[in-house]
Amino acid sequence: MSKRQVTLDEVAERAGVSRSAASRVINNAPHVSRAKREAVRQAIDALGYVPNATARALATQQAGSVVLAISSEDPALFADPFFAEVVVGISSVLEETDLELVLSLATSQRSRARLEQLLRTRQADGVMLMSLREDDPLAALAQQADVPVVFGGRPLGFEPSYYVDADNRGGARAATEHLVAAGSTRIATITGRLDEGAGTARYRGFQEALAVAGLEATRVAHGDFAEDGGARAMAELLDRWPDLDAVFVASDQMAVGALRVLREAGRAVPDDVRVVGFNDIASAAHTVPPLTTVHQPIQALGREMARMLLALLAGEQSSPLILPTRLVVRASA
Amino acid sequence: MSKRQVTLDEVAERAGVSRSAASRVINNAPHVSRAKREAVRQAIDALGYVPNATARALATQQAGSVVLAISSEDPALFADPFFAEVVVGISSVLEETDLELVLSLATSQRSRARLEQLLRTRQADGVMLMSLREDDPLAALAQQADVPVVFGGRPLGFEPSYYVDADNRGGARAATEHLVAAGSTRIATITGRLDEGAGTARYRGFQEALAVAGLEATRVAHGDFAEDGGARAMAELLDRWPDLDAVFVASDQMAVGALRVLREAGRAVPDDVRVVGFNDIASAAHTVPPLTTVHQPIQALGREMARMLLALLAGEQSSPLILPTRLVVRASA
DNA sequence: GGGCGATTTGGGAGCGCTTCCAGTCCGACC
DNA sequence: GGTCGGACTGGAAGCGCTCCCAAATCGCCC
Repeated sequence: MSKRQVTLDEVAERAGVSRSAASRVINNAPHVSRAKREAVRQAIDALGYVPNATARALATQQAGSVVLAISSEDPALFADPFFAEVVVGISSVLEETDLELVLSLATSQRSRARLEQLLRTRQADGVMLMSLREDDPLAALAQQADVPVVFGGRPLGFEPSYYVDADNRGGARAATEHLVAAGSTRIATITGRLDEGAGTARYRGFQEALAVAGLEATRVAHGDFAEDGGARAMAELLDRWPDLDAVFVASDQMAVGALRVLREAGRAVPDDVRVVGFNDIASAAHTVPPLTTVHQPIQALGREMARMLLALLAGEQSSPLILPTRLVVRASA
Repeated sequence: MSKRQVTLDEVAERAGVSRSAASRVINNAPHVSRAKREAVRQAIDALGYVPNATARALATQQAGSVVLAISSEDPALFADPFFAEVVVGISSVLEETDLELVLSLATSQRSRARLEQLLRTRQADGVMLMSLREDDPLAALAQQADVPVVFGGRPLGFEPSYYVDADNRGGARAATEHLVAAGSTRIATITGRLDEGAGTARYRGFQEALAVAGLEATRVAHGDFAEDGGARAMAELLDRWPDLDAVFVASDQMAVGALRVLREAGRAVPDDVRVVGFNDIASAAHTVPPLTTVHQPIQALGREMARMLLALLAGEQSSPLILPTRLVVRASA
């Protein structure tokens, strides 16, 4: 390892020009004669020169990186395939730029502190913030941050200037309307975490649809988006409202759990109980029966977050974006 | 945004000391009197000073970051929950340090080029490299890289100095032995991608176990680790060797697909056909029937990669690490 | 051939921090 | 009271790059 790195000065010297000139050709700026430009080019690949990103960052006051922060006490949250998809989306647009993606799970006290500093001191050029819980102190910091911040999903409690979200409420409404249209009248729901925007939005959509249909929205159990929580909630539902004939579940993971409990309870799906999920995860097509669910464009969410941030970095204005969701009808309802 | 950032000079001035002294207290180095140390501390939080990471990086020649690179033409590969788990593991140990995690999906030509530069020019302090395909040119670069590189999973074709891997071969052998012990004699396998280390290792383990048992390892179909591929391969298997009585599937995702095809074909699991998967993904416990599978400690894999890299950065020696896998017996075999 | 505007050129001052080094200061010891 | 070693101290030289600016050069037209 570790022969010293080639510097711009060496390139300049070899090419017989000044460092300024060499710098200009690297950033292909104007005011360099054809001849010198060529000389520098040759020197560059003769020497195998690669500009030092750190030095450049210091000189230009631009970090050359953006951070994706998932705010959560529970690191395992990230294990949800949802985030992986988002990352893929983000990465696909960042790859077209010279920006690096730094990932912060913001789990420990220490890493949260680092994130806060970062928000205040422009150690990164921009920040994408996801899955903020209600009352997360990061929210306030983000608002008056020194760097552009775009939110993924609308946080609870306030409306950030820049965010991209999926139409959770609309999707939930469509799902519930589907249940109503199919003839169900005793419709229950398993909610997600209600201290998150997506959880409440889906719950709200459910309520709206029932209100419009003139039905009661009293059959409610609360889950946490995860499979086991869904199973627990379904058991609770069955226990308290044995007459239910349909259930809107706020995530496919929970729906999988719910399906299992229903099967064990001897309720046929969709004949006795219709089930609709949310997310359209890969395995939704292969549950028994295949799960009717609300599809949301997760990669697109990531892509649009990244694009929005890029626009902000370029000094352009930008406004919140709500991505459409879409009901995918399969056998479960 | 954008009141200028507080610099060390301002801190020093306010504390009435030299910049050198201020620097020393920040890095809590020796040779600064109790009094001055205190003065600087006060100035720091009066001013809200945060050191500029870029400047520090330039001065110390240390980037303060490590990169996790997933080498792949297909960005969607990362959507496999496997990587999310690895990231969680890595992140958990990095959080205890001052290192940032930068993520490179290394998909486009452009980002691969950036990664290559990085390997040559120490723009990051270390690199973790995963899922290298056979003949990936990155491999060679990584070997003579200017920064420490630890591999996640053993790449095909050569043995890197530093890697951590799961005992894929041993796990596959155990799984297959389990099938043999249960009395199956016409045992098939669905392999993963054979241009990856994990794929071949699992295939090898399968072959070994059958050889030891004196059985033929001829019933083979090739998959790609993904669910649909598993389904296709199972169909092929059933078509060519209708007499098979067990199948070792190199990933749970594929096993889910295989289970579906078996059900559709009217084969009872485990009565007609025993099935064992690999990975122990979350949903493995909830398939019908619940899937017997090989558990591998994915988060631990990430953790150990990060630890190994940290050790290397600290100048310590380190040697390859193989994490144990473990058969989890459920109903499918 | 002289003059003028437009380009090109390279010197140099930073960006904010670390770290070497020479000098200062202090208490202790003889 | 003088010496000496050791702990402080701050000046200054970088780390590698960008970019402003004054100076030099060029081409062109009359």
